[in-house]
Amino acid sequence: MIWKITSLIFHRPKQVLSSISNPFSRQRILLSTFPANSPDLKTLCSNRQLKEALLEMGIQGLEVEFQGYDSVLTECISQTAIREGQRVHAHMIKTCYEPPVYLRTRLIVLYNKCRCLGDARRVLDEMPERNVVSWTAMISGYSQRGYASEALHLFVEMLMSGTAPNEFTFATVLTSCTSSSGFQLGRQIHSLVIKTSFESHIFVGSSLLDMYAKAGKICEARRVFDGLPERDVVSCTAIISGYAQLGLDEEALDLFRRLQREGMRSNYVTYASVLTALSGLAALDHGRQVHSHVLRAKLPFYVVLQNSLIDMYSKCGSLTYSRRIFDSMPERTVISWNAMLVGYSKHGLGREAVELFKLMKEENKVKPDSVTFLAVLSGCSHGGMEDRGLEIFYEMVNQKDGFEPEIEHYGCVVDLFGRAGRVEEAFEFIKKMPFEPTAAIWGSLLGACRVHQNVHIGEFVARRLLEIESENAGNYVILSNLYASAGRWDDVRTVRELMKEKAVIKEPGRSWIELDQTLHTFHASDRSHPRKEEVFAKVRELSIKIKEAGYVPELSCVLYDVDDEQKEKILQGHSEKLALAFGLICTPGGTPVRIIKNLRICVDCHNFAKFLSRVYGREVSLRDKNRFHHIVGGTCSCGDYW
DNA sequence: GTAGGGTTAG
Repeated sequence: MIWKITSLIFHRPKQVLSSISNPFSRQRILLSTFPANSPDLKTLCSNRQLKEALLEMGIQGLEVEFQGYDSVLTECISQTAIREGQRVHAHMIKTCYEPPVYLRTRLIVLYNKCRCLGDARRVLDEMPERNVVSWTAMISGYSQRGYASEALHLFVEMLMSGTAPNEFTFATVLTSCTSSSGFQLGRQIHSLVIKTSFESHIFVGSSLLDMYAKAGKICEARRVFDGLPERDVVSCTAIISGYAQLGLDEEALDLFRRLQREGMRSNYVTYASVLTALSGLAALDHGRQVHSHVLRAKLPFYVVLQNSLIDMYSKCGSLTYSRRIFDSMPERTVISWNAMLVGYSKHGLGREAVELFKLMKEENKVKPDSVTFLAVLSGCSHGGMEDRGLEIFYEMVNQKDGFEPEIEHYGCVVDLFGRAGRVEEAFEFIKKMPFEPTAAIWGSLLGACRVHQNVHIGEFVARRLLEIESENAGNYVILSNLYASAGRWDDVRTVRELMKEKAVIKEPGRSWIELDQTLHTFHASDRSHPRKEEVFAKVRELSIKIKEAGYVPELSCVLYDVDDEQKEKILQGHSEKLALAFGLICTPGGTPVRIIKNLRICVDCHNFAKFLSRVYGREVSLRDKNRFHHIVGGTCSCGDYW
């Protein structure tokens, strides 16, 4: 039978093919007679008569049909038209004997784009043969949707099948190596990259350096970056954001400026990354400069960029600007809301946070997530709205918003009780939690015990805390403060001894102030600043002056075994006092002073700033690790609880 | 036909 058709088509192609009106039936007959790429088919297509016959009918053989599928699928991909794509897929199965690899790959791309990863994978699994493009398309699908381990497994499978990865494969698979488990494989992939000489390929290199940066290996990342023979926006942005994401804000800013001088072009991603660094530094002048740059560049609206502007202004202390940007946005993501809520929370504006949260729920366009609740709850805590905070938490527990509280949310509740002086309730709450309390939760309760002078619970909590987190110097400081406030000096001494034995000071304290776009950084007892003598003299002067108004140095903040005079000297060398004094020296009277500290502010420095604001009539805005302290006329917006 | 960087919290 087959040879008869073959023979007929071969000898009388016009008659045979024109007698079949349906083009798909024509193709089916052709294909069932001659499987694609078979030598017979090639012979057939070299038949002049047949070619003419096909051309007359507007069909140039199989490729015409395939090209039809190809263009329809391309259209489906660009429009994310899944329904139409599925229809074409079904049609193709019915009519094509053996769709070529590139058509099946199009299907994989289409299904991935439409988030139908299972369908895409099925297409790949059913392929009689695969090439590097089809493998890479599927790996990319997994990577882009966050299925890192699936992406990595498939990559390994690809290697085992004997298919060699290309630059596309490396660039995509390395983005899945950012988890700690993936990083091990990432290093191995790096050696493959070197073997195939792709390390200096700009896409592969960017992906590689990003992997190292996200693993905290910034030096490795920088090495890859420096080895790139050419740079573009993406590779530059990757290294800048690498620094910024690790909190190396100054390095990020310096590199950004250097690359800019060297002619780097920036886009909205670059700006968003730089703004992250500027938020960390609270460098308002720089931030404003970037903002005006963005405005002048007349970029289209990018949610991500606006979100980082909201964050930058709020972390630089200008909440009004944050809100202005927030209000002007034509569309918002959950991050826009969160950034604004976090801003209110860090500034202690509980009422504003709760109002905004209400608005978010009324608008009902964006679903609150874990961060939203953290921001609202800690906003209530910092803003003195304990009851409202508890209400929101219990609404969460009752699943009113479709979101179950996680351990961090329980931590916020401990904070809420603690702040309200309900230390016993906080303690009971921890005991009944469905989670094992973390060091952060015990730490929060210990802080409450110090402020509300509950030595009884405080001792218990501290003992637990020193068991699970014996190396954290902060815990010893709080416990010692607690004992000191109860006048238990022997215990203060014991804690000090214990601390000497076990505690590690992880991060040295430092404070900084921005004056005319320059950041001035001070470390404790800093002797390196060019104007150190002047600064130290100013601290002594301020100290004498505010003592007249009632300031008493909080010597229990010093855990060194030295005499009181020495202790006072150590206190005077705290970095936030140096930065504050420098601010007073450099700015005219009445100007508000903005200080940033990398750790929590200490009790003595907090007191110092309060007295100073009253005696000198200076507004002090101090951002510490946890929140803003707006200190005016002797009182602080934190209500002395932080 | 397949590819790299980004925003909140911790």
